[in-house]
Amino acid sequence: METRELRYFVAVAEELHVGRAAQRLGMAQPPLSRAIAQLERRLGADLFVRTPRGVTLTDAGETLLREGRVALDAVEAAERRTRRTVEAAGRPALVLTAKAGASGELMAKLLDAYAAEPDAVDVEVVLSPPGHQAAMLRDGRADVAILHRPFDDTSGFDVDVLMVEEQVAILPAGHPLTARASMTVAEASSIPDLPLPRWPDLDGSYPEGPGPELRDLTQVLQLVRLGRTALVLPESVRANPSDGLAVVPLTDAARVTTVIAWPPHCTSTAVAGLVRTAARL
Amino acid sequence: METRELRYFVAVAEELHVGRAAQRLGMAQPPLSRAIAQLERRLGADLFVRTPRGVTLTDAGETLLREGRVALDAVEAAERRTRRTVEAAGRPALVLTAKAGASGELMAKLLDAYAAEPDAVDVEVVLSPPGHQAAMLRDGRADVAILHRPFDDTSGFDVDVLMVEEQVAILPAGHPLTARASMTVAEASSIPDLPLPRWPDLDGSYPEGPGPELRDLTQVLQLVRLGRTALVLPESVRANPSDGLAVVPLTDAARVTTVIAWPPHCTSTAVAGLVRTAARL
DNA sequence: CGGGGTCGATACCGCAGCGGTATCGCCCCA
DNA sequence: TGGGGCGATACCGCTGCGGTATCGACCCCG
Repeated sequence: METRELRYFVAVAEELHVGRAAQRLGMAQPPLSRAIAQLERRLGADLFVRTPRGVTLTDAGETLLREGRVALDAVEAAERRTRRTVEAAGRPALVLTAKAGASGELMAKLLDAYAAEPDAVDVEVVLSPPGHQAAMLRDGRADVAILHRPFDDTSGFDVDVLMVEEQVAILPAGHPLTARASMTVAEASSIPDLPLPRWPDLDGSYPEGPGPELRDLTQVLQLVRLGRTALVLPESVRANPSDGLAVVPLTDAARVTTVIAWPPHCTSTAVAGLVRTAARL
Repeated sequence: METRELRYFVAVAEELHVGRAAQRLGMAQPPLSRAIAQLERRLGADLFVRTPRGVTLTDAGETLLREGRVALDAVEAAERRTRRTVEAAGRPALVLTAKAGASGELMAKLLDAYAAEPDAVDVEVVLSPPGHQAAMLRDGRADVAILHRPFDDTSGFDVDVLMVEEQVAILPAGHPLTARASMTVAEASSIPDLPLPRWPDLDGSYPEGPGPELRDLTQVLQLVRLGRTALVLPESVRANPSDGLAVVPLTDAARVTTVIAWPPHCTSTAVAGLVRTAARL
């Protein structure tokens, strides 16, 4: 199977519409139809059921979509890392990615400590939307990532645990519930007039709901001060300016584990050095 | 990058000789030369240095070889698993792979217990040479594997620990050292006239040395009985017939962890069921 | 119940690019 | 200094990719 065929298939499988997929691929619809039919013939499997309003995935198609995305990421990673090997000749650099606005204090400590190492290399930090870190590791845009379990899926990567912490509720100072010594997640999620904010999905869109759309942590903390929303976050959020905010411990929230993750079988000495530094924090 | 280019590159990188690689690929040498040159141009990186006696890998080439193998495995896995999805329609089956001759007792218990589950599917067991299990998982020939740390590299897979055990030395009954209550790995490796057997490398060849070439556990145990070799193995080897054998605990050997491993992000309910059964053993 | 709109599939065509053969240029060694 | 082994280059034929035009199936709607 060629990556071209796989890219075509993934486009159609994501659009569920041959014409739109062709448009997205910058080609005409008929060659795409033919390529898909040829792929199905070669695999000996129907990948789509053709409907009058588009196409639908078969079981085999679902499998190929899931596995094919991984394969395409792997090919892209191979290409990207090869390019970087030559670009970086003599001046190696490391790309670290993390969720924007998370673990800021930890990251600062890590980068400081690593920079002090004798064999440290330049580290480029890429802050990206929640959920994108794993994809960046998989397709080679990043060499190391800071992830947070159970929110991020770390399967398929090598990891070291950096920190385990409880979650807390963040309320406007002076709110009646502030008097509570602790509360449950269910209570924090259903405070009258304080809907939890909505997090973006992987594609950047927001689910329906009453809460504000969360983009930037400082802005949302401001919303909390204004009494417009409440938050459930790892306790390290206290490192942010806390005037006007009240923190209430949660009794039943999942513990958040901050990990440093890197691609399996990684042989980069730079990655190893950064991970070693992180483990010593 | 197309998988065809990647296959060409890997062939040349493994042979370090364009002509031989072309032969292996079933094509003439000139198109292969050109394809490699074109790949280098597109990547903007020299992958090989041409020498009068063949070619050598550059740093970029090393990177692409390492990453490219993974990518090719991923593509092959996608293809193979898609084919299996349709073949197995209605009668799903699971392929489990393990080192030949290892963990026999555990495997028997696992397969029995799983077969008794209400939603069990057919399990095909593929016994393959040591070190091949991970590759079979990566390229889709198997869905689940039994691996042994620290011998096998489990990075890149999801795993559950099944068993942790000590290693022991196996000597011919009546050997003077049998009287010892325990010994070290160094001692077991240097017994006069009892060289440890040689294990095959990943490509099936054997390293140089005095010990016998190890192929089959029962045969090697027979060699121990005959006073021709000694062994260092996990203690579960005691499940084999032990007449004529003496077991001496080792004080400093690494603990062996038996794990069940499966590809990351696996959604197969059959795999999940087998793993759940294994965890309950 | 028929016409227009929206799909994917088919027919056909031109050309890029792949793989083939022949040959070159280079280096090492007898 | 010539011969052998290596990869690179030159050139050629044909496969197969992507393009346009068109078809056939289906659905909605008046």
